[in-house]
Amino acid sequence: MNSELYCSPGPEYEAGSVSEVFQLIDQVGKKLKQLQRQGIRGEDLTPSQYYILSLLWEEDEREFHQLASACCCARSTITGIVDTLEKKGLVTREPNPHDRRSILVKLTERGRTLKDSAPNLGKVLNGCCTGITPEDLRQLSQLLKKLDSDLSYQEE
Amino acid sequence: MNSELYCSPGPEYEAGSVSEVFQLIDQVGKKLKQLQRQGIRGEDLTPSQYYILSLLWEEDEREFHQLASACCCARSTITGIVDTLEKKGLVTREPNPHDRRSILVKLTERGRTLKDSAPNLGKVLNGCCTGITPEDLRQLSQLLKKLDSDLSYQEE
DNA sequence: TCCCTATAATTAGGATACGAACTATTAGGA
DNA sequence: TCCTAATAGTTCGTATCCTAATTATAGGGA
Repeated sequence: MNSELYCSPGPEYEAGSVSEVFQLIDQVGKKLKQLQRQGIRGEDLTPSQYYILSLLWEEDEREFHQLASACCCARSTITGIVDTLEKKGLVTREPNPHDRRSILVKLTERGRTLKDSAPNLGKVLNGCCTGITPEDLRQLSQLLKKLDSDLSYQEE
Repeated sequence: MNSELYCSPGPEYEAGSVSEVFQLIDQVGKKLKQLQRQGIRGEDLTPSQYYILSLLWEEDEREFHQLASACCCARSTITGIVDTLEKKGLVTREPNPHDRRSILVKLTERGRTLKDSAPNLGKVLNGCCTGITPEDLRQLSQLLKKLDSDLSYQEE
């Protein structure tokens, strides 16, 4: 990898501790995001921008708080990303007829057709992980969901 | 949770795909970082700063590229974090006697003693995850390491 | 020795990412 | 109805985070 990112084992976390898992999650997350970056290199898109677009490709005209929730980030973060996408002419802001506080993010024609020319990041990522079995991935997914729901418990 | 961060299910990724796992990793990672933030609230420290400090508490006088590697981020990122820690009087930059290109990051007295007063983030995180079993965490850790080594394969 | 390459840290510039404060609008209760 | 609280999005300030380019030093080969 010709990038700046090299990872080495972190500190001596207790095996099976949440800290150890978090450390791994952080590390693996950064590596996967890096692969995404390489996968869309030359597209003038970042992983976050791509992710917002892919949400809109799936279902257009979403509210900001929907996007924020799907991205699991603050609404102010979405404001910035949508600003950029709007400057690039890929989305527009439309008033929400049902709620005057709300604004809908809508794909432009260019944003819509981009779906066909943009690389399929899902396939790119899958192609990068050949050493891990589908069964492992299913287990991983299951365990992560369990941890996630455990964490959602804290959110009140 | 009184924060801005709310998460909802993302797009329709194929079950057991790398994309689905990445989406979960991203989401869980953000939630865990959020818990860290809350755990050190009032300490005038961010998770990243805390992480660098904890590396130094474990072994003092590290080179930048060591820290970058342990954090799995670019060296330029470490420059910024160390800048902040230096402004706060917690670390200093020392020349490396063995390599004049290199600089050692060293704890100040205040940085060293902070270890005793700072909250133990490991315990905080563990205390937040009561619904998941140690066995689950061990499995999770194992699978993440597997995925990680799979990704390291790409890095040449 | 000289040169070429690799490495260490920094800088600059741009894109996330957060919390807090703010405006506008909506919803719910007295 | 009126008032208060909640919600939607924005703005501001700060901290991460990356890439690319830069400076300085180290190392290896002709």
